[in-house]
Amino acid sequence: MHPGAAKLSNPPVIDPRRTLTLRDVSEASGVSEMTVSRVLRNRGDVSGATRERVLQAARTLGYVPNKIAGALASQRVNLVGVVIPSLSNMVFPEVMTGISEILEDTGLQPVVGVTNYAPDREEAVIYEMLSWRPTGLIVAGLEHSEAARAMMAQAGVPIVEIMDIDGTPIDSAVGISHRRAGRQMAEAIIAAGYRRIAFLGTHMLNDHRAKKRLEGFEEALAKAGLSLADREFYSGGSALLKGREMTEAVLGRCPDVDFLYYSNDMIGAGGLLYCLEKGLDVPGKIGLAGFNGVELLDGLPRKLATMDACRLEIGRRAAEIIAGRPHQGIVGGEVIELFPTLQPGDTIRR
Amino acid sequence: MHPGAAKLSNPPVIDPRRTLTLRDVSEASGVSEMTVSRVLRNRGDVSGATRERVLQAARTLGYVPNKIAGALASQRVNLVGVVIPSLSNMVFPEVMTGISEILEDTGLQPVVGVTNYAPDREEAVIYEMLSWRPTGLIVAGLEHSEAARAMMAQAGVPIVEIMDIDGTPIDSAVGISHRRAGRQMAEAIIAAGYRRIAFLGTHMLNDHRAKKRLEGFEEALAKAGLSLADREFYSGGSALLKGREMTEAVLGRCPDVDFLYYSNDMIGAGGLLYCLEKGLDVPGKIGLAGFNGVELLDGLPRKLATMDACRLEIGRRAAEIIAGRPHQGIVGGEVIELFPTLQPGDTIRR
DNA sequence: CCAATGAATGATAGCGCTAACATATGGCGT
DNA sequence: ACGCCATATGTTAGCGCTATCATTCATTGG
Repeated sequence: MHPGAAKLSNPPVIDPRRTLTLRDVSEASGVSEMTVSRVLRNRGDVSGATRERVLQAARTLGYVPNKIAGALASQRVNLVGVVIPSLSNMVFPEVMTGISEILEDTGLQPVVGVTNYAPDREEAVIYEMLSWRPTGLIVAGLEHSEAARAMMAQAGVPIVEIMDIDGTPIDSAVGISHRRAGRQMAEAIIAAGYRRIAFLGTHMLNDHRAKKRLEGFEEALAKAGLSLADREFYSGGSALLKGREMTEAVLGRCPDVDFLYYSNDMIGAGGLLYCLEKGLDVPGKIGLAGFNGVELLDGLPRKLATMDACRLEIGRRAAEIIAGRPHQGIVGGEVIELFPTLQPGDTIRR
Repeated sequence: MHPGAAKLSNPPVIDPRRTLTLRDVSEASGVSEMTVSRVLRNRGDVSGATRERVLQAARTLGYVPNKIAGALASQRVNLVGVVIPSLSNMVFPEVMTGISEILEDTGLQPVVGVTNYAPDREEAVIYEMLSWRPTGLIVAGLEHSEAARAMMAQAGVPIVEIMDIDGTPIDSAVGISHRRAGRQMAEAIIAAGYRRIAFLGTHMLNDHRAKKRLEGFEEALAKAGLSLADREFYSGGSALLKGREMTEAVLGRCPDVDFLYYSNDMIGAGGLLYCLEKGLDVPGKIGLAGFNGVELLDGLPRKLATMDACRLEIGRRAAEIIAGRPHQGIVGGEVIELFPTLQPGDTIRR
């Protein structure tokens, strides 16, 4: 075939439904693709007249730039991956709020991936995220599969592990010490004079943070010569309802316990409602405490003792690290510890 | 410069931190890039031995494919955009669950964008989503800015508007009729003999679905010769607490109301707790109802009357439309109406 | 008047991958 | 031996943008 001979298999029919490209805008406005690109990105010098003409053309055509091509060409992707275990318990949505808040005026966009507390899901989600070459990655927790750790370490972008700092981060970390949080809560409970203390929480195969809190909690009990009077676990279902059921079970088994420590506020709230209904003397005869500091508690008949997990702040700080990194080059290794405050509420004697 | 002369400005230094490409794997395993590509995508015929060698090389290098380049070349993007107003009220996370469930075994990945009920945010998020050329887009609601509608109509991919069907969809829609839901609830309340009915809900500038429910509700009241005895609105803050406060306000203003209709379960739950604390006779002297059918209600002292919004099913159906579309070509225009069921619970007389 | 300047625009060459086609290789029947 | 086919692998040409450098053209000062 001689040069210039058209390939006939694919005639240049103008498909009206074909998605538009820069070239379409360029032709419609009579300038080069490059100029259109410049206008659409507000980059470089373009005369006011040309700019208007191009914008007008883009608008009438309904052109939406193809970021895939743009990202490939510029080697810049305005995405930040956020990998979290779940969206259904109020804690991560609040972290997301903190992240979005900071990213909003940086041109970066968070992209969420959910792992359901499954390590292999997490690995898959991280792989998927990294394959889009994001500007940075925010991942909940410090525990990951070997492969996941390797991928993140290799990725060449800032990685921020959030929520927890009891462990060794790959790059940066923002969080609280759950072990310490558990310890602190135990100390407060003991100081208030409670002695027969039960724990109620999730099955913690993969909820490392809940596990660490419990460890810290038991550690502090041990130091005071105490140990858990009872423990009860659940998984799935309505947390509020589970809290009730578990509380009933514990109180049935050990009528003499004088404190119930819940691994999260939701089941704690269920337990609180149960105790109040049964007419138990809270916090006189029996005390209760949860963890997280969720907003919901404000509407309860009595304020559950809890510990704020600094979720909003964690999100903010993590986002700041990612947004700030380009300026500072590859520094890495930042670890930010936040300190949750104990909110005694009305369910611990004072 | 004669052909073949090397450009000296960018010498081929091997940067160890440079992110890997197919070529690296190809060189490490001694086959062409194409073969590596085939192995990594499980596409085409590759001998077992080669496959192993390639996988081995990829694994040791820690290679993560670049989907940006892949997507540009193949014109296929395994992403489904999901645009929702908020993550913080339990309803959208459940929709997400339904979506993920279906997409899980299709190789498609949901990507979430949050609009905070702001139309201009929504427009921006939709633009951003479409610029990644996703396989499809799921958007909450039928009300969008003119520009947003135009973009979606132009996009050339399946668009599914969810939650609501009272209006004209751009392409497909999956949801319930909120107007009808409001009407039905009003009818049930009237049938139970309540007459002095108050409404408590969000400020609904941009919550079109809540507004439609209220419209349907008032419509049915009017048909029975009734009208709202009182109304109270809120925005922001802890919904449970707001529910309490609003209930107190309404009962203070109109002590003789005999029914409280809440625009969502969370404030309804707050109201219920308030009424129970005050020792009001529920549902004898005063009835209550919410909307959504959230799981939380199961743990309350009494079951709040509500209406399930079919959130899980909406997510599933929407995802199915997107996942199924490639097979059916461009058919479009599917509208799936789901029918919420009234759950009278313990807060409506029977 | 002309070189030097700067603003505005254009031409060219990829980014890292995959579709589509081209080519090698080996087994088989005849 | 030959051709034929299937299987396995390689080559080529983009995908739609942007970085980079080149070019054009009006201005300016000497």
